[in-house]
Amino acid sequence: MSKALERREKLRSDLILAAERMIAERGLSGLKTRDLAREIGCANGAVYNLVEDIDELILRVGSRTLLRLDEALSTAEGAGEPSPRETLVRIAIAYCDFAADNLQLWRALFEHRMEADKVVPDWSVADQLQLFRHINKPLTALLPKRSPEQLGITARSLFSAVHGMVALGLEQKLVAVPLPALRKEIADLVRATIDGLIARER
Amino acid sequence: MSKALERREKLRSDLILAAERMIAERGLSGLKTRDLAREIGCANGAVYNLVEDIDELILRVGSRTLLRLDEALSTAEGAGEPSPRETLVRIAIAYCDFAADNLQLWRALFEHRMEADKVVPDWSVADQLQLFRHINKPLTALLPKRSPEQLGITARSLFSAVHGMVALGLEQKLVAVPLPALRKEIADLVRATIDGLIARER
DNA sequence: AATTTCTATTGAACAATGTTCAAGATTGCT
DNA sequence: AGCAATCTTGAACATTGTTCAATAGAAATT
Repeated sequence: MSKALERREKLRSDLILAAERMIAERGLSGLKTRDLAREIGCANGAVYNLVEDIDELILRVGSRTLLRLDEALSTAEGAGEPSPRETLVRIAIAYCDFAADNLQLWRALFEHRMEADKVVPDWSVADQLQLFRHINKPLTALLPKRSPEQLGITARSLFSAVHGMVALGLEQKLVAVPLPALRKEIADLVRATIDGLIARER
Repeated sequence: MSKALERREKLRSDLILAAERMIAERGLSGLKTRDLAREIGCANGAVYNLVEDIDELILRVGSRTLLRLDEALSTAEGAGEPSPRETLVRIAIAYCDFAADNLQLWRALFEHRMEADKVVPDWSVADQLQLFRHINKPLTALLPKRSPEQLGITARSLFSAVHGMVALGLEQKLVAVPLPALRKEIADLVRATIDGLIARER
């Protein structure tokens, strides 16, 4: 590989890391091209040699965040004895903890919205779909009568419900909920929901 | 009241309505001060005589949206015979329908985030808290043993869960879920969750 | 009615920011 | 070394929210 391309790749990698740090520290709206350029040591216009536009940069950072989230959920999945119900609870709690520990980066995943005419690239969509497999496995064990299609839908619903609790719970805008209380609420609601789903199955 | 103040109030009202229309048509990011000024027939700088800044304008529009949402939930609450469980389902579906029918305005409620140093004014917070009373009443009937504090927490959790399903369901980013399917998912999950909560109560 | 004083409105100017592009610097090849 | 291709630069542009000195208009006073 040529010297120029090596440098380019190095800069590109630096750029993504700098953007990640910047979002983590100052939020998605704190991401500025000039600051990025200064931080990685190049002209502000050079950012557009490394990346199509800011949207792509945000998606690249999001990809890294999703990867770390995936690891966190995998860890939660594996730990302890394998009651599928409690596994789901652990996954939900792990999601909550990850969001709390990576608040700004996690928010950036959902705050960012493409302009209407642009499409989210395939590699980014693929990243997102990966997550559901964590929920699918235990859910299949709990609801064996359901078809894969039904299970996919239920998995998405359950994820969305937990996501909503985490999103509004960490908002701190209305009433400040202490994190331990939020974790307990989530665990309770996941258990109740699963129990209800199973009871309905019979 | 003086002629000048009358005109001012009229303009102020026009401004809020124009902003509402603009957000509904082009999203929160499509709200531009110059376009607003042109639409209500005044200089761009005059917007700042009518409103502190754009944040306040967005919150004013949000206040109107919350009011209409409140009405929609009230309607859902009142209809039909009063099984508390089905009332909660109807409220959740009504929330979903309102969000779908007022997509951009509803999104604006949650997309908008204040800068760290500014505080949300009291009148805006009050608007938001009103909503929970719709959920509290039926939930109290279903879970009579719980304390008001516990009920408040559970109400918030249930609302958050439904909100998450609506938010991700209307995102259309991953998999496009048709609206009738989403409504069914929400109804199922609310019923399951309530059943689970009641079973746990015994 | 005329003049003065106070207030409201204006729109030009500013600062911040994403993005582009012609000119200059660097690299890779023979 | 010389030349062509490529990359990098940073000045310039377009868009925005916001401010403010100047102006127009309303209210008060004589």
